[in-house]
Amino acid sequence: MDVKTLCLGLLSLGDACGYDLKKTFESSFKHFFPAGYGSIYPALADLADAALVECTKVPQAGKPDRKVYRITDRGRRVFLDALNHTEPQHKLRSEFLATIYFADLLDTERLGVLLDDRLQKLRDTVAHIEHIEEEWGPETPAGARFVAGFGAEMAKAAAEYVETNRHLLTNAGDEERISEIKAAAGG
Amino acid sequence: MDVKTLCLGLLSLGDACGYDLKKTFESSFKHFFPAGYGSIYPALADLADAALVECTKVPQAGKPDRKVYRITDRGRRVFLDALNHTEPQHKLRSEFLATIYFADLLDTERLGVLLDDRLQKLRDTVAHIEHIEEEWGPETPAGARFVAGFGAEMAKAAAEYVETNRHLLTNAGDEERISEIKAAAGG
DNA sequence: GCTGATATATATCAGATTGATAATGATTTG
DNA sequence: CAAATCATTATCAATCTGATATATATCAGC
Repeated sequence: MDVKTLCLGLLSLGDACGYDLKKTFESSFKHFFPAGYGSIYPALADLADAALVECTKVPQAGKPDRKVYRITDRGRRVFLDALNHTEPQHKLRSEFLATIYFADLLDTERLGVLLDDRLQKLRDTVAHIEHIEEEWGPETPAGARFVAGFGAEMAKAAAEYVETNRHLLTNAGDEERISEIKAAAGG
Repeated sequence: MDVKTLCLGLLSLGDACGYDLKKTFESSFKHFFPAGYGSIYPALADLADAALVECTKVPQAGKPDRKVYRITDRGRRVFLDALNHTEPQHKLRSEFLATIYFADLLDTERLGVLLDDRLQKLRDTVAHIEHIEEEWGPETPAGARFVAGFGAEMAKAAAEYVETNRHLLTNAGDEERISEIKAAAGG
């Protein structure tokens, strides 16, 4: 499933322009499927070319025209097909963990900043998800609730792990310092 | 931090050819920073062009020549600089969650298969990480242990979430069926 | 002894994505 | 009133993905 297919899926829930889709990505998909204008606008153009969506220009006073997209019957079929016949991937790409992998090359301060920043972002993620959950009515589909809950639980578990295991990273440096101190004392 | 920088980092731990690096990615980085030949080989070529690594061809009987890369002093400096001066990202891209978001468009069987497959992959991830951890000696750096532990804990938390919350997804269908039954009974 | 799978090792390429950048006028904020 | 933010479009270079190609070696099983 690529950005194009996801846009099609979102359009199956209601008409929207690229800017609207971007907002949906930011509010509901950010924590598990980020996408920027650079993928959304070309995706919409491709979908329109393939007649999976129709586009209507809606002029507005002062602002640029809205290009409102509506899914076609064909689009709906293609989306359902994709939903039912593709192996969904699930991948993390963490420069954070890659950096921590080389923790012994970092000084204590930098390491502390990296861990604290990550903890803050994890807390922000939880707050953000809980915020959007509060705005949902009782008709919100189960799938949306499930993925939001998933994101919140994962962020909590990650923060928990970082907090309870960060000492493993700094202790290495401490031991080194301790052995230096010992050597100095013994010499 | 891109694949190029990570390759440089791995080469700071010892000489290797592209094939070796790929194996390291598979064993230690797979769960948080996957990379394929399509990014590794070009990365090595770029690093060599920039004189951050040196390449030596080592002929072998029958097999293709090994192109063994060794990091240069300049490469080591560039890597340390990247490690200390870039904001590390951490992003998930989950087609799985995107699919589940549209759970009400899936039939019960397909939904069950998706969830079971994911649970299996999560268990595989835990097993894989525990397997590589067993092969580590006492000199294994703290960073490597930390990121492995992180991966295992996250996979466990994800599996736990899926198991305890999957009923939220199937119950929606049940309720629908129940109300259909009620309507039929009442009419 | 053959067949098919797997390992060693290289490399490329089309298509997808990222992240930055740009334009333009309205409205809100300090 | 200036500065920032909102609303809306769009493009582009750099990067990454996933598939594919090439050539040889070994090893299990028929």
